[in-house]
Amino acid sequence: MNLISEKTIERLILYRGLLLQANHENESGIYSHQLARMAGFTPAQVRRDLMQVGYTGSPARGYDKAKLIQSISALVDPAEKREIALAGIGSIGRAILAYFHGRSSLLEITAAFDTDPEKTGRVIHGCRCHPVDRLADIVRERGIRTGILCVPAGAAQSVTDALVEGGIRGILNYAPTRLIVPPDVYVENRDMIMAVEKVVYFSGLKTGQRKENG
Amino acid sequence: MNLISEKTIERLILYRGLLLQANHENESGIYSHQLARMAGFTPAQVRRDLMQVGYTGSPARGYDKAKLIQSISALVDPAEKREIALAGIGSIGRAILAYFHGRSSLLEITAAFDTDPEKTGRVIHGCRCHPVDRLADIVRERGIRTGILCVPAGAAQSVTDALVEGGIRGILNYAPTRLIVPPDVYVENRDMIMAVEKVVYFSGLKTGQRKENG
DNA sequence: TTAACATTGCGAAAATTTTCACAGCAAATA
DNA sequence: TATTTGCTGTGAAAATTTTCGCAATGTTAA
Repeated sequence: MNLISEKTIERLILYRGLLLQANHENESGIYSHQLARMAGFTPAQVRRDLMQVGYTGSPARGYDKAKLIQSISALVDPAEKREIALAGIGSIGRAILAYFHGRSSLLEITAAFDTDPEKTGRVIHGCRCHPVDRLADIVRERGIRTGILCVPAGAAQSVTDALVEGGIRGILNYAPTRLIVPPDVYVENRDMIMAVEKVVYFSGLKTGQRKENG
Repeated sequence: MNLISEKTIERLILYRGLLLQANHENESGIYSHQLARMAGFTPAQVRRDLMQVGYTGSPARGYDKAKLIQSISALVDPAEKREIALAGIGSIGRAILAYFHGRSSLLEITAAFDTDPEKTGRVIHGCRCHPVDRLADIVRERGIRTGILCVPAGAAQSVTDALVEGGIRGILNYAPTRLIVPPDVYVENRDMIMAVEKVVYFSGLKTGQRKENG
């Protein structure tokens, strides 16, 4: 199987989310044009993406929602339960802990880290908090592959280094800085300030339709 | 001038951020390859992007940092101060208010909205909070063009409708739902769950370099 | 049975984005 | 002054992504 592009993976994850939301509807099947309308893409785009997952629909009944969800999950989800580490228990960190708590059976944020002794030792939204200096060790011990970074800009690189030292493979970065990581560590940047600036820019234009998602 | 693509705008905003961070260094100039290394792109990409802003560097001294910041800002920033509305004063909403407070002179979140009477009437991180049923009116009165949506999924569409009714032109959407908006309203989706799922997927691959930013 | 219909899967075309490659240039050096 | 150096700006090529167009297909209706 050919490598699936980053953009396609993103859209597949979106389709799955939309399908899960729409799953309570009475119909068991869904057509590419329906999914396309929900997602904001073209039907051709949807069919092209779904080609990649290997599940094939029927011209008469479209795609079976449940099976499609299954097929996308088989492609996109890890084989086993995955623990996630979160660094920086400020307002964003807490927000993500709250969002995630109990939502997924496959993904769980099981270790949070902060410098503040007020926070370490406690359990916040079901997640135990540790001091940052134990980060690398805990990540390594538990084989954690994914980290979420919510520390202030000044601390971002040193905490990243600790994550990398612990053997992390991917980082979701909410800190307003670019991280320096080895080339085989994946980084997804989600700077909120930059996001606002971008939306402000497009708020000032006549034309404003989007093509991507995030 | 040709329309500049969404991706290029994103990168330009990133370059500006990097330049602002690196501005205290002694050198006044910067070369495309330096900026490229900071951003994680190729030098050719950087030069191609900078072409679009109309500021031209010198082969000998590269780009003058201060002038480049100015030029990007001229392209990307609004002509006048812009007010921003924020809906949903939960943990994400608060995090964004905290992040933004006092950071920018051009962009300011001046009105926040929530259903909870505990919050409305108060001032949080310098921003006054109002009940959501006043949203459309306040947005219209003040000519607010940009909104940040941090409400739970269930409320997202109705609050969006109120924003649109008030004349909003762009929405930064942190709610885990797709919004239905008129075609001339720009929406940038930032679903945190989907972001985590994406990073988890790429944490499981051998190869993991990124090409985009966010 | 047969015809009409709306959809999928996908090869191929089109559009977009990125990279290459090099002329032209200003500074540094000999 | 002449030469070398390493950069920018950009046309053109390459790569990637999206869209088109249509044969194949299962369903419904006559």
